[in-house]
Amino acid sequence: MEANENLAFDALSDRVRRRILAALGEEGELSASEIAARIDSVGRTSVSSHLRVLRTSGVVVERRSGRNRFYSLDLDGTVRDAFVYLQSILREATTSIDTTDAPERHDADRGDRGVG
Amino acid sequence: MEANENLAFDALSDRVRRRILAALGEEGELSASEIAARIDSVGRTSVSSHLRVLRTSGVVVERRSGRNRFYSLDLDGTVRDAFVYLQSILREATTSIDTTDAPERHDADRGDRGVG
DNA sequence: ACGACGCGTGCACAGGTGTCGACCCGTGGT
DNA sequence: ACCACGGGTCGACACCTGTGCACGCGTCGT
Repeated sequence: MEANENLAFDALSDRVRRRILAALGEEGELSASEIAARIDSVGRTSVSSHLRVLRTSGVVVERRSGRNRFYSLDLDGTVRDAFVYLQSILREATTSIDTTDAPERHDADRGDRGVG
Repeated sequence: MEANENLAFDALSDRVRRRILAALGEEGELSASEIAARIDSVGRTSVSSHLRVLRTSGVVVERRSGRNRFYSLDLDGTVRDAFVYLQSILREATTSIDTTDAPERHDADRGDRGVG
């Protein structure tokens, strides 16, 4: 255990970075300033820092063209790792509860959840 | 967007919480002290705090039995939400690069990655 | 070559959060 | 009833991290 998926979870645990990811998912590729323009809640500096995190954690890739830097999702990056990781623990847990006395359930006392 | 999957990402962005999740995945169900015993890097208080996060974020569920509290993965919780979320952005990005001038690529300059 | 522009970075600061020790509540045993 | 034990919670503290500002470096236009 302890592979690359943790990098993705750490990267995706931030609100701004998730918005960047969403924008990249829609457009496919965006320059740093274009991304910063979309995220109006924070400044350009902060976005740049987030892009660094996303890059070093293997979530996005950078393509330089002139004085622009275009970012896009890394399909073979840690996002995929995180995906298969979740898939595994979901499957693992399914087999576990099958061999355990855990009672079946569908809802719990999670406090303030909901789509918001 | 901005649904429940972010709760899972936030929960899974922590090292200790991932270890708890792994233990739960293996055993299916564990009491709080059993979990604390497995995570020897931190104390019981800290584990309890993490369990609270995992509970309130809809990752695990609690079952009380006597003076014990048994925890197990919530299969219908936010972990599943995060799973489908990653699935969607992965698919979304795939269609995007198909309709964009993004050049194909398979590796990048991610700094210090590797299985660790 | 010089200025405008894109954009990453170092620094300082503030808010978030993990950790621990002490405490409290509830349950089970005797 | 009393005590031992499981385990969550509060307060305090240290650290991590997100944010903005000023700045530096490289690139394009003239």
